[in-house]
This record gives sequence, structure tokens and C-alpha cells, in this order.
Amino acid sequence: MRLHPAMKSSERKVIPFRTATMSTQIVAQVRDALFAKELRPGDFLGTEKELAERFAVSRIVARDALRTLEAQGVVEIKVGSGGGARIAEDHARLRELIAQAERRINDVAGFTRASREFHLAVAEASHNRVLVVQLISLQHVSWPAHNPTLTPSVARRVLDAHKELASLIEMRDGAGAGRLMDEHVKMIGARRVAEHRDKRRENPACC
Amino acid sequence: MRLHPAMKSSERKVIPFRTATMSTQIVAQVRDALFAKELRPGDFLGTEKELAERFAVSRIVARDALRTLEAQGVVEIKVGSGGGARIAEDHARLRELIAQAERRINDVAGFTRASREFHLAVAEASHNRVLVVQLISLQHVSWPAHNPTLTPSVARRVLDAHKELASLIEMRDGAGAGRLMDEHVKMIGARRVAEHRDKRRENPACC
DNA sequence: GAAAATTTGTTCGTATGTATC
DNA sequence: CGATACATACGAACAAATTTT
Repeated sequence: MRLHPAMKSSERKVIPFRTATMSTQIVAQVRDALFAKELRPGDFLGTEKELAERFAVSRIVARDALRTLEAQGVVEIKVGSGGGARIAEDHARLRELIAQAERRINDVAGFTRASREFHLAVAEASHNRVLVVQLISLQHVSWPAHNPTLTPSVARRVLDAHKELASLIEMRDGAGAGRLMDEHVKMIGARRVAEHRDKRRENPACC
Repeated sequence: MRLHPAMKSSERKVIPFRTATMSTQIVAQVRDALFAKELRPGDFLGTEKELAERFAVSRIVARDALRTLEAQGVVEIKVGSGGGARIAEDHARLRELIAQAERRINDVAGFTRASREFHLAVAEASHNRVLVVQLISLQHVSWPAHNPTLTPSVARRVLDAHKELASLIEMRDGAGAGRLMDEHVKMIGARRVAEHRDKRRENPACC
């Protein structure tokens, strides 16, 4: 069975190998469907009972899978009538865009596009329109789509940074991850814009 | 039973309120103990059965909590005799990343990557999300992947600082490690920006 | 290498609290 | 308010995997 990219042992030697359980297989299938856009944010995933029937497992197994998906921020669960598991909004989209970029790590144009969309999704997730503008300018400066010098290693590093960013947002830290995120983006934007301005001043023909 | 600060509903209107379950309370207690350094990486947390007895809940509830903690990367679970849940080890990861960087001290790309991962691992180990944000922004801004100006002597100095940091964190000198980390990051940032400025001054066409 | 002990993985049945209609 | 649907929770038991003996 195919492992989730995040489980690749090459980059995380610390994590011991653990045989694929039924619940982990369900988790993988849900995430694969999410990345393949068969599942979209907001979609109803099902109740414990439904999932158990669909995957032909007991309710406890479905429950295990839902606990994992919930902790990963992939689904949100409601109790009571009409309840069940639904694909979470922000996290799901970020993860999806990261997966896209990962699949196109050797395709410069595709990788750049996916990364740009990721930045915008982050900004949208923060619900700050000022940030969107700043990020667009940031992308123009540091992510020229026509730049053919994007090596696989560079792509990999950017990808990792994005993953960390997504994880950070997933934390939904009570201390104010949202506010910190804003400052983070503003800082990048300001710096990049300043550098760009200086660069253009010295070499008007650039970019 | 005391609730985890992250569960306060007052600050998160988006997330639908969900009654505190037994398993989430166990998760909160474990994470609190980890943050308060009552639990350290590598510590044995217990088996499902033991946890169920300790918290006076059923095995299913303990299992739910472990699924969540596992998905959050807080614990690692092994089956079989001598198995059970242990607090995820991060010292080993720090040491491994330092060793990686040391092996690639003449390989700019490899060294840069290992150092970057080290920074993040340190931030994660210190459980300080402010630092995580600072480090991510630092990487975005001042660690351009195509920067070829990383000299061996600079690399050596960074490496030594990393070793010092690792030692501090292992000593569990929380306050000291946090402050030192801050200064370390600021130093790198300043240095990088200065180098970049100097480089552009010498060769305006660069970058 | 084989047997035993330990632990997680999995199933079924049942009861209870809670949200929706 | 009552009925319904659902997640949460408990208990007992067997299967599978892993370590220890």
C-alpha cells in the first residue's frame, strides 16, 4: 500500500515503522481523495457508522481514523442529529495545494503556480485582505513564473517551508497564531518589497 | 477537571463548540505535562490499559487520546511486549540534523537544508510558537536557496552555535535556551541581510 | 528457532448524553 | 415537548504483531 508523503522514511528517520492498520489505510484514502479533488472542503464525509460500513470495518476502526483525521485538521466532527464528519475548510485546501506542488516538483511552471496559490490560500485563511495584496506583490518579486532556474532542491526546500507554515496554522494556537501569522507575512512582504525597490533602482531593466 | 487553554471557546468563533470529551481532556493533560516539562521526550507514557486505569476511563477512551496524540506527533506507539506509548524523541533528531550538517559542511545546499531543519526542530522542541514563526520568516527572507556565499568558516560557526543550543535544550534550560535562540536567530538574520546588501553593492546585477 | 508473554488491533453489544426536527 | 439520529462511552472478547524468554 502506498504511504502518505508525510510518512516517507527518508526524511524522518526517527519515526519507527509501524504496520499499516485499517484505520491508517482509511486515513490515507480520505486524504488521497481530498488531494485528487474527489473530496472538497465542506463535503460530508459520513458518520462513524456509515464509514464503518463503507470500508467494511467496525465502528471503532472508523472512530480511530476520524480521531487521526480530526487531529490532523482534515475533518471536523459534529455530534447529534445531522452530525458526522465533514472535510475542514482551510486546512484541507492548504494540504491539497502542498500536495499539488509536491507532485509537480519537477515541473517549474506547475510548481510555481501551486506555490502561488498556496500563498494566496494562506492569506485567505487569515481573512486579511491587506495580506492578499502584500502576498501578490511578494509573488511578483520572488516567484517569477518564467524563472527557469528553479532546481528540484530549491523546490523541495520551498515545499518544506510551506508544510511548516501549514502545520503552524493548523496549531490554531490560543496565544494568537493568527496574529503572529499576520506579522510574519507583513515582515516578508515588507522586506521583499524593499529589496525589490532597491534592486530596480540600481538596475531599472531588471524584472 | 482542568481544561487545556487551547480549548477555550471564547477566542475561536469559527470552530464549532464541542463538549470536552474524556479523551480530549487526557490529551490536554499530557500536553500540559509536556509543556511544563514534567514529561520529557523519551518518557514512557504507558499502555492503553495503564492509561485507562490511571484516568479511570475505558480502554477506548485512552485509545482515542492516543490516536490524537499520535497524529499530533506528541507520542510514538509500539506494539508487543515492552511496547506502549512514549513521548516522541526530539533530541535524537537534533543530533542527527547536526551530524548531517557536519557531513555536508562543504556542500552549500546540503548544509543549508540541514541547518534549516535544525532550526525548525529546535523551535519545535522548545514548544515556542513565536520562535517557529520567527524562524520561518527568517528562512524565507534571509536564506535564499540560491545564495552561494556560505563559506566554510561561517558554516563552522553556525554549526558550533547549533551544538551549543542542543546542549542547552537537553539541559532543559527553557528560559536560557529561548533567549539564546532569539539572539542566535537575530544574528543570522542581520548577517545575512548585511551580506546580501554588500554583495549587491559590489555586483548590482547579482540576484 | 520456538514458545510464552505482552500489547495493540479489531469486533460486537449496549447504554447515555446531546443536537436536530 | 417528543422523537430521532448521532457521537460518546463502557465492557468483554478474540486476533495479530512484537518482544522476551
